[in-house]
Amino acid sequence: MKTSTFHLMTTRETPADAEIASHQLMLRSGMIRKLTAGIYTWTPLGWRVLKKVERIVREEMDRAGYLELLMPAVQPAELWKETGRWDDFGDQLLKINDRAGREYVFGPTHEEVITDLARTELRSYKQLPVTFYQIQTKFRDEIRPRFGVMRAREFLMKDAYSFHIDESCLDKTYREMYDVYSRIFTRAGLEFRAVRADSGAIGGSQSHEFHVLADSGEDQIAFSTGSDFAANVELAEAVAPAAGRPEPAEEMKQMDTPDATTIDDLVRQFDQEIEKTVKTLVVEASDEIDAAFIALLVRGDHVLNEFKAVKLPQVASPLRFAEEEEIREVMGAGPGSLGPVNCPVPCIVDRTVAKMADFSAGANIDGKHYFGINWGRDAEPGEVADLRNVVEGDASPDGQGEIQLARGVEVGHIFQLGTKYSESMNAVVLGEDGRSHTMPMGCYGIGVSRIMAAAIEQNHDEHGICWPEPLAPFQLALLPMNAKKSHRVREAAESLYRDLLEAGVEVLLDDRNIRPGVMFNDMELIGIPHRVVIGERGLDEGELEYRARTASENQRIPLEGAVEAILAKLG
RNA sequence: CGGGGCGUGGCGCAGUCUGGUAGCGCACUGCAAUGGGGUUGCAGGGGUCGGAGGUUCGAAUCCUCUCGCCCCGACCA
Repeated sequence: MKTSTFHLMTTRETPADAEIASHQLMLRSGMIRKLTAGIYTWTPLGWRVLKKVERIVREEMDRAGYLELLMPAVQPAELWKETGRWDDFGDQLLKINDRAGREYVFGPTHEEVITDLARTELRSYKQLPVTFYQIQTKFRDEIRPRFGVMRAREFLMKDAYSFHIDESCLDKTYREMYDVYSRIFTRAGLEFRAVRADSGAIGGSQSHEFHVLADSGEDQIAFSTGSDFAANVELAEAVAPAAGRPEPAEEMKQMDTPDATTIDDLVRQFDQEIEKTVKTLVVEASDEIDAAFIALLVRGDHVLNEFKAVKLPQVASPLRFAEEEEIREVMGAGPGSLGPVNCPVPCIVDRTVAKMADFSAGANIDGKHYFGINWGRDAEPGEVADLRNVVEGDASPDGQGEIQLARGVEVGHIFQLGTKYSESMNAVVLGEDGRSHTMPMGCYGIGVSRIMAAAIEQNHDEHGICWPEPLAPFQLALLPMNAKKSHRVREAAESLYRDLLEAGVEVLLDDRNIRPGVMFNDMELIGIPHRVVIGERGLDEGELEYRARTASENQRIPLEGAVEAILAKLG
């Protein structure tokens, strides 16, 4: 390809509404153009990259024996009413009407369509297991599309669905898919973690999210330095400190703390270590216990995990924090002066709190705190539970290594659906036993367009994108210096260009009549991994200059046998 | 959905408070010089100011309505 005939449209200025690196660079390099909120055109340059991602996904899916098909983007409402998702899916579901007023949805996902196909096509256990997949445009009417194609409304997704005779058959495909996904992201050159996700309401189901590690990620994940443990922060278990509770060293004393209503105040005004403070949160209790409210205690620097709290049988669902008046009524003091000593409502303490000694907390008297509190002697811990978010440095729940936190971009999700859809849509096959079996299903998604954004988040510098080789729009940029004036350069470039094409290299020859600096900047912006410069100077020496996108130094390669030398660089 | 902000050539912005008939940078076109990291000079083309209505002799500017876009927000003892 030559730049003179390839529509290359880079801009120097960053569009005002692009917040994160990938969005800015995709716009500046001219890979996408926004049509309207959350909806983008893929330009020839961007489309080349997207196709690379697509190809990796497709090759690995095919290799695993999964079957590609293509389902309609527009689907009849009846199917969605059948599973109840016409109402349940929420406002993200784009509903449309045809000329006769019939209702349709633009598919945000395809469980209904594939299950409809399966119930008519699949009759016997002998046809199972089977996995279908497609790579297709989806539409989800996001509340707040942002970050370009990272959270777009229209996006390209690979979705796969598997059908099984029983759970163990599903489990086998699920595990296999886990490996396929790992291969896909590895091949794409991405640093990622497979994260155990919430199994949700569907009992016994398994679910993993695949996250590309990037600071701009919308999800925070916790992973171990010593094992492959990884989980969403909301779900990661916070284990108790290994060490036992220290013996009391201080007497408990009541202190006047009129101006301390937050942990921060307490730490600052009384020179307390934050690790020696406890905060008390009052939430509504469930019917399980004989009290209207219940107190949850976490260490001053820890954060209550609401997912964990609401799972406790004593806590009302949904979680509701007590209002200030309610707190005064039951506790006898306002928020900011609460603690476990003489606590009038039941307490549940976090595992870490249970192992604390000589700590401070509110006295349940306005303007007063107790310092030097010890469990057993001054207050009863009551029930101990995991109440908090994990923090860096916590022991990994599997006992191997420490917890580290990172932000991630969710690029894949695999899920054991069970019979949720097959049951409501009556997708059954005859088993070996001659009876009908409702097919357990799995579903597996990959955000194809999102991978592209995630890859840029992970691979860029101040000059632009540094594509992982397998995703780059071109492998090599061929840059002739001052070709307009120098026919030697022009001819050498043309001839090398033809030879490289012949050798199967995806090469972009910059034959625009522009300054070298512009060429360099453009090629770096769009992130071509390798570049070769041809100039009068080099030709005099019988040499070309080579440089990798991420390198800072040029290398010389002899003109003689240049194609072979370049091929060796491309790896 | 709630709060805030913004819509002026393709992009980034100024002009709006204090109405007088639209400007800058980048990009684009032509010519010339330059020719190894976004070079320079000269000459050009392109917008009626998101839309509708109103006030006024006169509206990008004031008023009303409307559409679109962007940002923030669901850990508080």
